[in-house]
Amino acid sequence: MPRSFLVKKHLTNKKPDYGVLDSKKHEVIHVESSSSKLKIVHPHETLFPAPFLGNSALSPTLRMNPISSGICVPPPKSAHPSLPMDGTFLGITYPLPVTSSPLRDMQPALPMLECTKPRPFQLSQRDLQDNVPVSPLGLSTTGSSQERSDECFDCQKAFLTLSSLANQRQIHCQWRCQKYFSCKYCDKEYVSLGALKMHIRTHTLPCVCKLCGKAFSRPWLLQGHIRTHTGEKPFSCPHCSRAFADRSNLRAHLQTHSEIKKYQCRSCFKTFSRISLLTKHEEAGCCPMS
DNA sequence: CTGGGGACGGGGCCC
DNA sequence: GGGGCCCCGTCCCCA
Repeated sequence: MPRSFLVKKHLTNKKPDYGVLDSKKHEVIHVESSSSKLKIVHPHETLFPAPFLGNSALSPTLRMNPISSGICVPPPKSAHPSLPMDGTFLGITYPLPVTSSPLRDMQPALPMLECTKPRPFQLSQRDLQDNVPVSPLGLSTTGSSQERSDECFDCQKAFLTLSSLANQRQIHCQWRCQKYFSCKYCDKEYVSLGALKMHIRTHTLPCVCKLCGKAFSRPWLLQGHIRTHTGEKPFSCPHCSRAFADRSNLRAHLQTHSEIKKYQCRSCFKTFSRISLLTKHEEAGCCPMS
């Protein structure tokens, strides 16, 4: 029975019950589906979408308004590339397959959800090749009967005219991308001052361990570090006698009690508790990429 | 080489 | 707005 420990609780008790772990599969789908609404965009990958009906079809205000631009989210430092949002991650088989959603399917035409930096207008390769008209505000004007041409991607509200739809999109853009805050220590930018302040702490490291002098960005990180000095291990495994100082480590340990691990090889179906183990397994040649 | 533990980082959410 | 907490993840080390 697959167990899902990496489940985000929604409006429930904040203290996870690690003893009740067998009925969470549906929540995994929920998390991944939810996360699919956000996409990390590498600055070099972003192209301001081609204006629909040609650039001249837009008002100068609409074309030049910096509000129509967004926030640049730098790529993660992870050694692993960012996970694709369709739930497929190379050879990984998730506990339950993630089905596509209309929102996810629309992502290629959701430039404003991706919140990119301001860029001059230019036609994307896709536009040039396929002649797919896409507005700078995320309006798809494709004429397929299956694809709505008058629906706002954000609120799914239908509009009779493209101009009214453009206005609606701009409202979302103003709300979402009105301003952003840049880190003075690096090139990261954030949509809120609070997020920026939180990030700056990773540079200033204001929490210093009195025992060894090691500095941390947040108090609870320091608390966790202090446990390495005191030996305190408040997170106990309900299945064995082991205890851990770090909740994440307990979570990883709980995987060892599961017969079916979180990550599965799509070739031999062997499961692994960690993605790194699956990666090593694949690199060893079990699942040659074809 | 594999599997697991220890330590830690960072973004997001909630109070 | 700030702090605490959660989730997710990485890196390193060791048996």
